[in-house]
Amino acid sequence: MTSRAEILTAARRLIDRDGWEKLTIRRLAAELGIGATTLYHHIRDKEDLLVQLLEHHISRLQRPQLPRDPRDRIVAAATAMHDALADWPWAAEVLTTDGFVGLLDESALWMVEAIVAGADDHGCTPEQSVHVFRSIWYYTVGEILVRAHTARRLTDEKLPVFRDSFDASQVPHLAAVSKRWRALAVRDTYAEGLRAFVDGLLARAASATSDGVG
Amino acid sequence: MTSRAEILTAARRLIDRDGWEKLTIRRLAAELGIGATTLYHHIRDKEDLLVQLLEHHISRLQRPQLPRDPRDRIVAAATAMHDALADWPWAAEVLTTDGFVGLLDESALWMVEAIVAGADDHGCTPEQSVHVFRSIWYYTVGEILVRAHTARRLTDEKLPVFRDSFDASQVPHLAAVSKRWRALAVRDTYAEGLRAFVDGLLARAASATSDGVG
DNA sequence: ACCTGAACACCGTTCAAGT
DNA sequence: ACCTGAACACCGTTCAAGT
Repeated sequence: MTSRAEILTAARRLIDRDGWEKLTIRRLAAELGIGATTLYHHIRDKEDLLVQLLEHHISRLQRPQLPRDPRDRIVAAATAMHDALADWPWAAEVLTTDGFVGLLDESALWMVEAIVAGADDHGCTPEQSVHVFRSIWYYTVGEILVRAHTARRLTDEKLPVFRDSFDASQVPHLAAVSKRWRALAVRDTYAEGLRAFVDGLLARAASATSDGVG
Repeated sequence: MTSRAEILTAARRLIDRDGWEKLTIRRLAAELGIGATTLYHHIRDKEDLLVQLLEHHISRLQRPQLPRDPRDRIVAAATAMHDALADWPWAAEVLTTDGFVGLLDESALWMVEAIVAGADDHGCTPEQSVHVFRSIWYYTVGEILVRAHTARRLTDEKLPVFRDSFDASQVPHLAAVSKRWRALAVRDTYAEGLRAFVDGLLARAASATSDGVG
């Protein structure tokens, strides 16, 4: 008899040991010592497994104390969301869907709620608040996916990482930074970009509202 | 004898007819009327095929007239980048790597150049300009991937699209917008978010520079 | 109920052999 | 040179059959 808990634990073990790419139905079944086909009595399909795994991961996250200031609260919640997913880049792939919010249970929704609430409290209309959340979500998911894929590319022995010379007559500004690009691209600037984005989103929302637009 | 041009044309035909998921080495070979193994005399591997396909796609894009104002130029170039990839969401998956710039030839680099140049002209330091580009890139790639996956989820008959009721005691702000969320999430707000982001990035860069920080 | 092997319909890629 | 079938090492999923 195989339980839900056993399956999720084995899946985590498999990911931690062999990497996310190696989590397949067949390998997971082998890890559990059962036939691949037996697994289908406990999960609907592979996506169902991934959603359950993600839900389990997020549910054990401790909820941080959020700042009172709406802007800071948005930043803090977005950062928590980012950090939760940064360790689990495959989760970001699962979540690349606007409907992801509907897939998660309440234990994960507080992050979405905090961002929408922060925008509301700052004076955004409901439309604007949803827009604030979606924009931040796009930025966050993009950052995680790009960084995860880059890390894989750098650790793989596949060589063509980055051409670091450019035709100065065609792309002068790129040519000027080309030698430093690699070092700069490796820096973690998520938080910096996030703050800039939140500033811009809230400023635009405020001016749109005062203009009577929106 | 099979030429590079024939292969790329057949690949495009396959994607247009059957969808991006159906582009496999074996199907492409069949489309060309050759053995799967023969294809490996013309391409290094599947990734090589995808990069060539993407390069070909971007190279036939017409380069728009870019505004003189640095801020507007950044927005215009980012929008061009977005539009070029929005039609080809699979390309965004190929490009989810910080090193992607090094994979592309000069025919595609003008978009990157225009953004970096716009930031430079606005008074950003090289560090800040690279940061501006990377931030915009994360947002753009995130938006494209989320929307592409959402579209697939909506057209698929797989039902669990979005739970549109929330526990008002747990997530009151989400509960308040839940009925309108779906309609709002479907709206194309890329340009709106982009403008807010560029505003925020340039404002932060300016204040960091005047503070002597950065 | 719970589990199974065999099978279906695929993948990307390699290799030794053919013309 | 250019192309090939067969094979390797996999996938997710279904189905009829077993205990």
